[in-house]
Amino acid sequence: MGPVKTVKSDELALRLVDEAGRILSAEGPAALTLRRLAQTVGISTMPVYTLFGDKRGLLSAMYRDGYRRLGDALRTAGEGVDDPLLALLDIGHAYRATALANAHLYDLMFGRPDPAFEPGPEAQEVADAAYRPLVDGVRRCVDAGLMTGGEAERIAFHLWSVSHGMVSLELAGLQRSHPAQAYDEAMVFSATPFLV
Amino acid sequence: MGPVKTVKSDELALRLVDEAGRILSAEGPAALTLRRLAQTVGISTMPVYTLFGDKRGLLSAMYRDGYRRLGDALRTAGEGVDDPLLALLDIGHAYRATALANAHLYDLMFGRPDPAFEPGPEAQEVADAAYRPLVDGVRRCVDAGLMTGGEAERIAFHLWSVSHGMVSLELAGLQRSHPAQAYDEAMVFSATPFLV
DNA sequence: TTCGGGGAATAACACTGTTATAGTCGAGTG
DNA sequence: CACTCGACTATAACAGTGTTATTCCCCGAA
Repeated sequence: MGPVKTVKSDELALRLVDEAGRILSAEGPAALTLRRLAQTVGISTMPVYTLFGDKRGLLSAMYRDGYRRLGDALRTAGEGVDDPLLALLDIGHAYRATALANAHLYDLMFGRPDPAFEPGPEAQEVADAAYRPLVDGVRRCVDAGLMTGGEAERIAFHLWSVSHGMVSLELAGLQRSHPAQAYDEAMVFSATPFLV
Repeated sequence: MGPVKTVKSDELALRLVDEAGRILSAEGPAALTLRRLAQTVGISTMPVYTLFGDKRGLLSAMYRDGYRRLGDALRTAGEGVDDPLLALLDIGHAYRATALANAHLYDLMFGRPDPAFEPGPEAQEVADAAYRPLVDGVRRCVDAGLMTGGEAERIAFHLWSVSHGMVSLELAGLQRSHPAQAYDEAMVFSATPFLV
């Protein structure tokens, strides 16, 4: 295969992943049909198979793209803030914001929609890369002498777990009132054991 | 409609929900087909529609049943332990155990598999009833003077969120090592800000 | 016994993912 | 420049899904 064609193909693949994410976030997983997707993009259903091999392949690409976007959001949120603790708070807010912005993609990333959709070690890599900014933010706090009580990775994973739990419960509709305020409180509570 | 028929129908409904949960946990959501379910139970697909009206109705019944089972597990775990803090730990362990025991049902309860599958206020009620034992356990600790720093409901929701986050990340395959130990640590960390 | 009605079985419909078949367009060669 | 070859595409067919219309049967009441 020539290089020009692959460029074209990559372009089409990007457009497909993008439009699929739009459909998924707008109308839910039931509306994400290969025929529907192909029609809105203006092609047939076959290119999806030549590009991704399968619908699972498309979902896997969306999965990776979602983690990539999440990582970008966390990274840009962490940059530009001098106070390491405030940067950590901004990262937490960015996490919730991006999760709420496209809830169905979040479901795809953290749920297992299909038994054949195994995350695999590659998925673990993209997830690690996505929450790397959080680890860096925690490490900044540790290096600045603001946090202690464990390795940065462990603390970061705990913070991630709390944020994810709050957002997940909120998305599931199991949050009685003032979700934003409850999220802020949870962030403070989860960081408390590690503050000096 | 006569009472006898409703009893029979209720029996069949229970069997359907039970077998559907078994199929879901064993082979995933893709295997949960109405024809498959009807065949294994030994009936046609029609009774499913007369009993639940829809596949969404069946999923909704499974949803409620899952929360009911979760609530039972938490309640039985909380009873029989004198030390309120140890009871809280047992509740947390029971939460993780039941979640891991039937992961796909957990997905159904905390994810939104279908856009038309709105949890609604009724779902919020069953969820509240399910984690009521946790609230009671926290209240016991507060009343015993072992915890403080907020209302029992707020503290319980925070603990729930942490447990749910840890279990959810573990189920998503995003846990590097020793998930049980990490879960225990997270429980301690999440309770630390409230211990006297 | 007869009749009526509610639920169940069968089969049809529209739709899905997937695949086999056929067609079409462009690039490389004589 | 004509031609052939090959990859990629669209069309259509296949198996299977949720759902529904039709038919049928069986059980209870008059």
